[in-house]
Amino acid sequence: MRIGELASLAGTTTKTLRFYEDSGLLPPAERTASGYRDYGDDAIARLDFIRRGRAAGLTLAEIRKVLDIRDAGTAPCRHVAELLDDRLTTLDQQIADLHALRANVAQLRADATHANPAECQPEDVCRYL
Amino acid sequence: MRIGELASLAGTTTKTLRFYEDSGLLPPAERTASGYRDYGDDAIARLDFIRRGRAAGLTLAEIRKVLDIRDAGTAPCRHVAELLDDRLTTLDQQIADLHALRANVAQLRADATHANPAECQPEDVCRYL
DNA sequence: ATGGACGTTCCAGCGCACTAGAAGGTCAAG
DNA sequence: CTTGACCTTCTAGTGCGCTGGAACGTCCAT
Repeated sequence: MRIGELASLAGTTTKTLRFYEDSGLLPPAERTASGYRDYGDDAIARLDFIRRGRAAGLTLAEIRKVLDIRDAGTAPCRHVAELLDDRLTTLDQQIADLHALRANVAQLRADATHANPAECQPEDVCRYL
Repeated sequence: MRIGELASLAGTTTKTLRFYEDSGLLPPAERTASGYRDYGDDAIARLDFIRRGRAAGLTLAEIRKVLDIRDAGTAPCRHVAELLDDRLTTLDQQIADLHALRANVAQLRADATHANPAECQPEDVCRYL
């Protein structure tokens, strides 16, 4: 399949696919005789993997690390486990940070609710943010 | 007070203060005879406001909107409440996404522990993200 | 009068994840 | 044979929130 078809199947753009290839997230695609990129069905799964990673807030660099290990083809379980342990630690920290942030924002929001809008003066803005 | 003093009081840098002025977050400062910026105490409160907004995940553009409304002499209570509501929604989604990701990674980690090394395929990584 | 800490402007760049546009090649349908 | 959709490479720009550096001015103590 050519780049445009893959892009629409994966819900992205041809620009992004070439960018991913340049960034090492996608392996250099096979080429047709005329130089067009020619993808197999596995590309869709790989892009889904990238999309889910992005949706969960991973950077392209992080996603690439995981893919590189998989692509190495010789990745022993132990190395994968180490990577995943690191990932879990980071994830737990991120989750804790987000929870703390949510609590702060919720408190701010509650303060804004309790202020009487009729009495709200421009200067008051500092009270609840 | 001069820019360096304000910066250290507000816990930021002179670079950032000039950047904020250029960005319209701080009004152009008064100047001394020699051209130095000269700030009043109100600048500290304004920078605290910006800092709290940033800590809540608001962009400088969003914070600027609030400040513009306040500077125009209108109370931005309602606008701030809306901003915070949007922020809470985004935050909840991010937290849910991260929790789901964590569960997936933890499952993969458990599988990596229990898997027979001979059966540990690199491709397995993509099942869990 | 000199040194050093502070201030000024302006221009440039970073890291991230794309995104835009120019200039050209390929291919199937009409 | 031409049109138009699609593809190629390349360079460069976007938006965010700063950050760095050059080149120069000001102020105060010694």
